[in-house]
Amino acid sequence: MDFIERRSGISLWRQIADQIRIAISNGEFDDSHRLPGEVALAKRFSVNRHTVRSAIASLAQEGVLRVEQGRGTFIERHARLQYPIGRRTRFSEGLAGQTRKQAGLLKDHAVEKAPAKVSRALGLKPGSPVVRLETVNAADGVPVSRATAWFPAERFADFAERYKKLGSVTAIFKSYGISDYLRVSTRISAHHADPATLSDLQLSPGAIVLETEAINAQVDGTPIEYSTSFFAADRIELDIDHGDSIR
Amino acid sequence: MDFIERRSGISLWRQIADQIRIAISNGEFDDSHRLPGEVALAKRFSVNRHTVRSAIASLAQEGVLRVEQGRGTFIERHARLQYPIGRRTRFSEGLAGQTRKQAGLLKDHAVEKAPAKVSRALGLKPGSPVVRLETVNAADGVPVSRATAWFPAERFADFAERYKKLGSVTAIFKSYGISDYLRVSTRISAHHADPATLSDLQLSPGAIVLETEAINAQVDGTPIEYSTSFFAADRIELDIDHGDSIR
DNA sequence: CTCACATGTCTATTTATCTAGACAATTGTA
DNA sequence: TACAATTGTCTAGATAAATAGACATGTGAG
Repeated sequence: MDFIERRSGISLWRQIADQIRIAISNGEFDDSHRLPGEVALAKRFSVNRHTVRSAIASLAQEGVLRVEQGRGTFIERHARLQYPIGRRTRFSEGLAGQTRKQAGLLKDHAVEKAPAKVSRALGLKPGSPVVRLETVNAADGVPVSRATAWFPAERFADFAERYKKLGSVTAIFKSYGISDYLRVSTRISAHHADPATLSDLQLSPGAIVLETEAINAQVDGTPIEYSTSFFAADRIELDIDHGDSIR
Repeated sequence: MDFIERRSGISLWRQIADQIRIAISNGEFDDSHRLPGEVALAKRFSVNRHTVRSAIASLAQEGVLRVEQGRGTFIERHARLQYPIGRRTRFSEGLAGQTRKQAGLLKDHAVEKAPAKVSRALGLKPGSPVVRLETVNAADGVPVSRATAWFPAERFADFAERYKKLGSVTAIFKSYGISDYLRVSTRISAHHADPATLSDLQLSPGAIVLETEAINAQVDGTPIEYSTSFFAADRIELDIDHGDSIR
């Protein structure tokens, strides 16, 4: 018997939906790919059958479950995509082999004075000009992440124009004569998505995002990119590569 | 003006609390350490003043805000702790310098047959005996993470007994003659906490956890530990170290 | 075909959340 | 002291979520 809490600000159907999602990703119903009946679930969570139906309806809407009258409720989508993060993280290669199609959409760009965080990360004087790029990335038509990236404007003035042509950060760096670069640091946190991210990633309120804050640098250590990304936590997980060299 | 969504399964006061929390961690009110008045916030979120009051009450309960009648509402706790993850990740050293006191509590332990996931990660035959350790870790009295760790029972039969005496995984490995070990891989995901984690970490329903799945190995590559940890996402963030060697 | 069991739909009622407004209590300042 | 701005506490009503029960509809097995 699982327990849910009342008056917590999260509706019962939502708590139940969350727990069913967790149970699925724990492989709880794997043998049959079939959920217990509505009556059984209602008993398990100690709620009315209609409340369970609301939870199931929302998971079906998300594409996690598929409901068939007379037959039952079945698990439709199971695993998250894996997004690798290591010293040579490149978005374009990240999801290779896991999806058929991926697309990066440039939502906005501008040249502006660097916010404090950005100038610090890039080792610039406060207020130096930087190029800001806002992108949304999708895999098989489903948006999985939203990113804001900053580059020193002095060196990369027409970054946005080249992005429209080349469509990949790695390719652009190459066009600037930078054949290799490394991930210096990554900071990861998780929280509820803000309204802008909700809409970009087509999520519903209360959805969870993984936020990464990353710095990329040339092999000589000069920082060339600072970025923050938001990943839809129910669609993707991060896979950290600690390298295989023994130093 | 921020927007919140109705009929989403998340009560309005809860959505507002989440957004205030995000705004705080974005440094939005940093100059003054003071939140806008209840009337201003109600206008900003397009809700009734009482709804904002509910949100503030819950954040005050959590210790994020402090309310003073006649004066205003102030930011009490600001930053998350940072938990570093790298090739030499050790829990006991992780929060050094950020907290006054930390404690690891052994909740449960047993010797049992390895689940499929575990035997695969440790490179054992399916069903081999393993030692399982359940711990809850707190910083300054606030629980921040819950971990389940598995070790090959053949080599580390009395791991749990030694834990009670030594209190640190690193020290135990040393007592077995293993002076150094490395993090091989880390997988990170985020989701709502399950009921057991809610209670261990003293969280309320709908709380978010960062889950890490990690493998540690000796320097020769032999896996010696597989563990899954749950971090309270509003209390901690993960800081990935990609190493400083150029390989 | 018949039955058991599954999901779908409807009505009614109770409980929780949100809104609305009035006024009290506290604080800092002119 | 008087005042403006803040949070605290009531009451009442509207809206949304959850419960309860009855019955319809679809599926598969015997």
